[in-house]
Amino acid sequence: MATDMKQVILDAARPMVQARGYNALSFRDLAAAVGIKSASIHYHFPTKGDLGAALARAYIEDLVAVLDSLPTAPESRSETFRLYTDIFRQPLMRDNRMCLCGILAAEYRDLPLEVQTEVTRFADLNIAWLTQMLPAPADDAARRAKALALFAALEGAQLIARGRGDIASYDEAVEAYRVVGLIP
Amino acid sequence: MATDMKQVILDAARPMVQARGYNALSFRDLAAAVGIKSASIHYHFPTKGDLGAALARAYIEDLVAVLDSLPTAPESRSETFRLYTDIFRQPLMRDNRMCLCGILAAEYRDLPLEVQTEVTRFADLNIAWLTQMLPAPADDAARRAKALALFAALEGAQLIARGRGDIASYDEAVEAYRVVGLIP
DNA sequence: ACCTGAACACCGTTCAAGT
DNA sequence: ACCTGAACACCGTTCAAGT
Repeated sequence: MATDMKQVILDAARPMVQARGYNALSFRDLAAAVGIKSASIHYHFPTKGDLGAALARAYIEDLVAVLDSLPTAPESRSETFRLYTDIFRQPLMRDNRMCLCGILAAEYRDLPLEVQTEVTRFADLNIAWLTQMLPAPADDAARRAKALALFAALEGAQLIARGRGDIASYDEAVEAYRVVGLIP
Repeated sequence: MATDMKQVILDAARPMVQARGYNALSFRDLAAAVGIKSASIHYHFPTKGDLGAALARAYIEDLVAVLDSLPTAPESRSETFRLYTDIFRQPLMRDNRMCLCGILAAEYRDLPLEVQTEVTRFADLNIAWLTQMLPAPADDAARRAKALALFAALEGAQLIARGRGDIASYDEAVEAYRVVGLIP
């Protein structure tokens, strides 16, 4: 069972980026955390951009797995959305971290192109899933707008709650979105 | 009319941080932009934290001025909120930048304490203003929750729209918030 | 009062050298 | 195949030295 160093590096780097961002991630700190030298990180990920893109790709894969596991029946819609809003609640509980792609979105203009691509893909995935899960009534454009609005609102609620170091703020915001009907 | 170098530095630094964040701000780049050496920046702002806090404080002062200039009569509420949502639209139009305190919120855990304080103050100010401007019906707690939810939603809409390099996404999200009644 | 060059310990990156 | 030390140009910061 040869432990894959590539995977070990990714596993160590993810929480670091979720806590402090891509810019603040240090190859030397990361190397120390996994017990090798910083130059060795470059053997597995030639540039910081390669590492960032790999992190985002793995994060997206995990998201897809979670979304695929959610119930799709219209009867369980409110339960499905409760589980969905929990996705953005979890990093806050894990030492006040953020969604990986949420914090990367803030650093967007500073990211290498290959990382930007993945960040956009993460948003697209969420919006596509939400568009398909939102109740039927409205026309397609309005449903997509609502999906975008809800995804943005949840990322924003996480961002603000984190700044306040207070998960209750996230819950309050989510409840308010439910009350007005932004969340079914 | 002795131009105040302190002010010149702040004016040059603000758009840089709004574009790329606090971590990405370089004293050497900033110094070059204002025509002095990086060591001289430290004469005006001893540490990067001092500069960051001063930036946030000036930004907050500007916000207060704008909020004070908005109409308060209940009859002009929808116009007032149109002007308010425009505040978060403007940086997107200025070369796809972000709200200073929005991007700082993402970097929150990496910020010096004195900068964190100002970021929180910015959010508190917005939430307090929104709480007072939102229609009366609900009880105080629900109104405050809705204020927090709306502020978070707008910061989130800005974050996501910026990642997509598409102001129309911001407008779409804001319109969706209006349709569901999150914005009066 | 304001600015500077030089030094410090950091950063990502490169590369020749080791096993 | 994987790791390393040393070097490179960057970073914020300090400080003695200039005007």
